[in-house]
Amino acid sequence: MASSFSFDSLNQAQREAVGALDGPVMLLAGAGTGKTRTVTCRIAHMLEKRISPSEILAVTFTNKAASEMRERIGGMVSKRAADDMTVCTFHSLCVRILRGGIEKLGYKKNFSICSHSDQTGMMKQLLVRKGGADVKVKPDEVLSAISKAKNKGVEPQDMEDDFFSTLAFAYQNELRAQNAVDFDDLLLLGEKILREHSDVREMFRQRYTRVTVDEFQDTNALQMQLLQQLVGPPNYHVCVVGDDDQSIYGWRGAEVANILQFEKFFPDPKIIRLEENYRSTHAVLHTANSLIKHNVGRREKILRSTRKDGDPVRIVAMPGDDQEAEFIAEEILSEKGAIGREWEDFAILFRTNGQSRKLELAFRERKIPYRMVGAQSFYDRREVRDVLAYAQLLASPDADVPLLRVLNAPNRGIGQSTAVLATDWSREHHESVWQALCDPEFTGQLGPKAANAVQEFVAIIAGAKNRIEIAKENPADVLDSLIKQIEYQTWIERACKTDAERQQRGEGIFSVIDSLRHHLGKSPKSTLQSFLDHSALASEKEDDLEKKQGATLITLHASKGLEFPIVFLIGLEEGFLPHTRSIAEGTKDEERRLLYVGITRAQDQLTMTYCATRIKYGQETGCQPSSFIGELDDEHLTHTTYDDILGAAPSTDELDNFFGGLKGLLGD
DNA sequence: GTGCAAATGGCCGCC
DNA sequence: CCATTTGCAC
Repeated sequence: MASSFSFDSLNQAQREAVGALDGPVMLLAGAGTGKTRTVTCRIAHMLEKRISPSEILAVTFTNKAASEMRERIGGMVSKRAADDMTVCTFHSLCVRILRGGIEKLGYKKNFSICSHSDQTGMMKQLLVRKGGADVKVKPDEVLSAISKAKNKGVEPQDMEDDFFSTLAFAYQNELRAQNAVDFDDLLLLGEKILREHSDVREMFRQRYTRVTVDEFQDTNALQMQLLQQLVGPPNYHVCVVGDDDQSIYGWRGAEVANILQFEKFFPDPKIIRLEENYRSTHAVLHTANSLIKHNVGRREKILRSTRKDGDPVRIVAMPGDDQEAEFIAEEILSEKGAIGREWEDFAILFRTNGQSRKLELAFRERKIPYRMVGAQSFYDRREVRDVLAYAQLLASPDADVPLLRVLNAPNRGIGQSTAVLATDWSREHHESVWQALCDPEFTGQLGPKAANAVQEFVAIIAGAKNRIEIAKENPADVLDSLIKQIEYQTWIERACKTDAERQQRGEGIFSVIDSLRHHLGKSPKSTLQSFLDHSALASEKEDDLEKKQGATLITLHASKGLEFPIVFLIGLEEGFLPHTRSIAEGTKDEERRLLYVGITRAQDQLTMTYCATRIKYGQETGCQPSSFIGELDDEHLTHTTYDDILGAAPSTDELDNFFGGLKGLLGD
């Protein structure tokens, strides 16, 4: 097997990692230490040692990371070998496992996967049904509690809060009734099937003799259990790669303990640290190191820069968020002119999505092109969810959530009261809502107008379904003509305010149908069902993101794994970073790591800003600088203000008070 | 059952 | 400040 890596191009620690193919290995890879390169070389090395590509499993955190890793490997070994490997997320791995044998756990083979919006829709209904009209808990709050419980192996009846317990129980029943699973069930059931059925387990253990897990700091307890089922005696050829200092998904159940106590799960591992950083200047790294050392209970790593000092890291005080946005926009304009940078060299990082608005305005005013990464996910867009819901109905009309979603979209005279009647009927008769709509006994009790509308709806869906299942027409064509037949686009466009919005909706509709067609064309094994699986697990349409040009606006969370020559990190204020809620929840350490992730994104220049005031709910509110600022070592730091840099001199009382406060903060 | 205006309440992060 | 929900006329 020809591969194009050589040990000479790697440093000592990387060489060690690439060479250590056997037994449990934990690779502690600090930010910018050539992690991806090391992992791909290690896999290329496996092929060189005549390990078959089909035995290799690499698990990543996102689908995007999976396709990137496959691409990187493909560039190093043959494309063919890269295609023969399994590179996927834990969730899609579980889908594979479950599509193979979920009947063993009492589900029907054609189970559907609830997307986040499906879950929310279901929980909203349950809240009304179980708690009445004026419950104050939010669906997401309950869902997150249920998710945490599932991850810890807590059964619904054992949950602490009685109301949540009732809801969890009802939620699980609802899923079962619809033959559906949520994201957590994928892991839960995947692990269960491996644990309880030794034949399945052995099959997978023989299939995958070499397992690599990337972004290991983001794995949760359930994923660890799954990994333990997957990697068993006698070999334990598992390699986990991660950085506990970059663990920022605790709120989603990620267990830093998986890294901190790795030895507990896989005995006697080889632990290798990558600490040589090729990305950032010494100034940036020194600042990052000085921050992260304030966290306790970490696997200590000191990142060493291979680069010169570079420019000092700047901390700039701003009077308000308007000035913050303008300052950054102006800096980008002048920097780009002065040192010949591309727009893509700049990134602005923030804690919450809401902080990007002011920046967008300032950028648009100055005609600075920008791309927003991960803000509104493609699959969160209304028209996309609607069209996907129709696609779900074509696969299985018994799925209640998508059915109720599009029952009256576009309006066809089936309003809320009819929907409630249908739902009640379905529950009484232990049938799906679809079956209720098909039942003449049910439609008989409706008014003639509603009954008519329901029958028409049933006929349209059933007709389209037949075209796929009996006439064997291409599902993409059927979906396309279904959407045209019901004049969905006309309906959605009617509610649009601007032409741009109209166009975006149209593109969204087209895009779903087009990617379905593309998906079906990929291989004979691709079906409508596998398309829906993929859509439920994907969060972003895979292609278009990289193609967008311009400066990058991105949340700190989404920035992990990326790097930019010039980084602006905004809103370093108490309440934002650390976020108020994290202080209440006692997870300030994670906020510190979040800032650490942000700082280590910068290659050449880093500027951090904070504001004295900020507009909140349309009201101006005062802010305090983040307590993290005081933790940074001053050696490569400069503190300036908006006025210093712009050469202006106005100074209000408010500002004086503000800086007085800052001095006190830095003093201790 | 639909469409509008007024009222409400919400800003963490996302596979 | 904004998006979504609610209350009301038709």
